[in-house]
Amino acid sequence: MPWRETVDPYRIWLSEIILQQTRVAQGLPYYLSFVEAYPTVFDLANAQQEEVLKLWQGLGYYSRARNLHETAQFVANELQGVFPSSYKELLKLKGVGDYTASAIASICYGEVVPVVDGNVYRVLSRYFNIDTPINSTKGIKKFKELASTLIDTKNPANYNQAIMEFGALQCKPQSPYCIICPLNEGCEALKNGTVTSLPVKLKKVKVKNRYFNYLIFNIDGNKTVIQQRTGKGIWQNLYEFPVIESSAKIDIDGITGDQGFMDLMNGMDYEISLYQEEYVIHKLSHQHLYTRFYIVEIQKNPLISEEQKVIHVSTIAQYPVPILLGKFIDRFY
DNA sequence: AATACGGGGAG
DNA sequence: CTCCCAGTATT
Repeated sequence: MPWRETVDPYRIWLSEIILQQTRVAQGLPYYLSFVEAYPTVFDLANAQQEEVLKLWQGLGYYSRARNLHETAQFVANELQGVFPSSYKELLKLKGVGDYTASAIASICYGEVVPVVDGNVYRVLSRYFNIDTPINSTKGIKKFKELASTLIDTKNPANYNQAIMEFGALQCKPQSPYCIICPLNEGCEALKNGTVTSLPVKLKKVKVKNRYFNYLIFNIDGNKTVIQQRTGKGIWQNLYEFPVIESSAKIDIDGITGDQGFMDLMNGMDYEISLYQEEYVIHKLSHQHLYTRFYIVEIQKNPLISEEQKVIHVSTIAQYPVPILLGKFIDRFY
């Protein structure tokens, strides 16, 4: 991995943010494009947030990108481009939690602080046969303390990366091949037959259904309308087409009768058609989005609100959008 | 202590 | 389908 070839705090920080809740295979190309686009923390700090979000597009958990940018500006402008040099100080950076602060401090500065990520939880819960839920307050404290007693004080960087890689490759979630495991003699879970039931995690989230009806305006054949998502919720600061969210499935009548739609049309002539009968079901970890697209043909600009804008379709690719819309745009334009 | 926050890959 | 990923911030 390229981030194993450096101890530059900027690059280690960048890689760790990208890899939060993200598989190495998925994050690697993003890391490479970020390093190329922003070789230093100053380059990242000087970028527009929209450009950063565009590079982040498709990686998910977009607050990471917003915090990444904000922290880059903080380090560049307030700290003269020099990252904090201890676990305690790193922890104060936005987007840097216990895991990331430990990773940077150990890898870059040799500080003796253990990382406890999903891999470490799995390895430790199995080796010591601990069934305390890893996402409970007690579990988080217990595993961090246990990890502190195990870390190699002579080479914390190597130890931390080694135990994570051991968890990813050998002590993996499903079907770990315990028969060839170098640690099988001391593994308490193997001894007790609890390997497959560990680690224990508290209840999973319940999924909510939402219905998104996107309006794809076709103005003069070469323009459309987009808007930036603001406020709370998913996809903050990303762009999207005007959308009518409904509490259940609706069709053309539901769209044309919608107040927001009528405000937008402002009495002008239009032709509306359903792009595709079948709903595109976009699954997030905590929401299932049932989406449909309506094509709205008009000859002049609709009455757009403050946060909406009319753009030429040729420029649509420069806007950061959720992957759901990125796929639609690729098909449609 | 719970919940929100993405998208994808593996089985 | 389910699980979970080199987690963090907010409520």
